[in-house]
Amino acid sequence: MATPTKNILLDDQLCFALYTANKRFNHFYAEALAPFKLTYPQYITLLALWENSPMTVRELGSHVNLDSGTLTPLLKRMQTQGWVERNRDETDERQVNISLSQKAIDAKTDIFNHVNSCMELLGMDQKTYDNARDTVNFASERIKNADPKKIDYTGTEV
Amino acid sequence: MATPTKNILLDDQLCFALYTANKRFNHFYAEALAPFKLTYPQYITLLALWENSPMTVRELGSHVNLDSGTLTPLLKRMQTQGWVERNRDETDERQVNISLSQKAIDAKTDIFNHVNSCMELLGMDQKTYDNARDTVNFASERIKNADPKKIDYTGTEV
DNA sequence: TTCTAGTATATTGTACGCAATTAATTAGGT
DNA sequence: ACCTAATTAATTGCGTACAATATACTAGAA
Repeated sequence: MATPTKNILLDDQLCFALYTANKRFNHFYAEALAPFKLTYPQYITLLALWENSPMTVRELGSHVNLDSGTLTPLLKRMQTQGWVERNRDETDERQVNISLSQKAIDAKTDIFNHVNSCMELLGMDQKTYDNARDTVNFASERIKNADPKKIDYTGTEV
Repeated sequence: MATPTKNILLDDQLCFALYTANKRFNHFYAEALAPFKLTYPQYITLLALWENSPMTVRELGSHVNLDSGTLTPLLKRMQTQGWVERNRDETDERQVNISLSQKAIDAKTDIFNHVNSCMELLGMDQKTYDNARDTVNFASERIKNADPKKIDYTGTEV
């Protein structure tokens, strides 16, 4: 006899909690970054570059977990707005080096100060914040290592 | 004397943890839902409808946190693929009632069983899973209630 | 009833996100 | 040097997301 089907309720799902929280953070950062005309993916791109510049598109992508299909147009927009520079590597012309512009270097302190001020609105102390991040990262690792292709579907074809 | 600028490191950020975990879940569900040719937003739309059908676009949107700009084309695709039906309300023609098709009603058990099987790959016991979801939802509430527009930017204009 | 304010959905425009493909370049073996 | 495989970006196509606007319809006041 088959196992009874376990019900799935939207509001009980971890995926939906993450999906919703991520969208809310997007909205939060859209407002926090509005003075700088930066989107959230552009902001994390700058965070990565402030830690290490220049980087190739590939290296940058490995830090922010985005591929060239997303990064190429994103970086072109950031170049247009003066945040980054894009240059073909002279020794290996397959690669494109992405570097911070002077504007991005100069704006770093202002952006950090403003974002940090906005973060205080969350009203989460450091311990709560760190615990939340670590919990999410723990789940994130589990999700990354799970491969549903291993489960073969035995039901009716749709 | 001004407060020294607090550094912001990408991998320390809760937003980036959520952003990355959400993308990984998207990939996870893309594979888990592949036998049904459903995307993740389409899946949560079905979850909402399995709990309550029919609903107007507005009601549905309040459950999944999406507006008509996203839902209208998404629901049209789902209608094309036979998951839902869209009907103008007869008493109030501004509203469109979204209801489950027979295909969606019939597929529910197969989808639940398959998704539940995939979820076991995460290797998270119920307590760990519930704790992670509650932690994310706690942060999510804080993010929702924070309004960065309240913080006026005092730095240099970009 | 007629005008007006409000409501519900659809549309438009911009920006991701990613799978799949293409194009250019490089490196490695013969 | 020459051919092939591998590597790196860019491009294409599709599906979200969402702000802003447009359109259609309803309800309420005068």
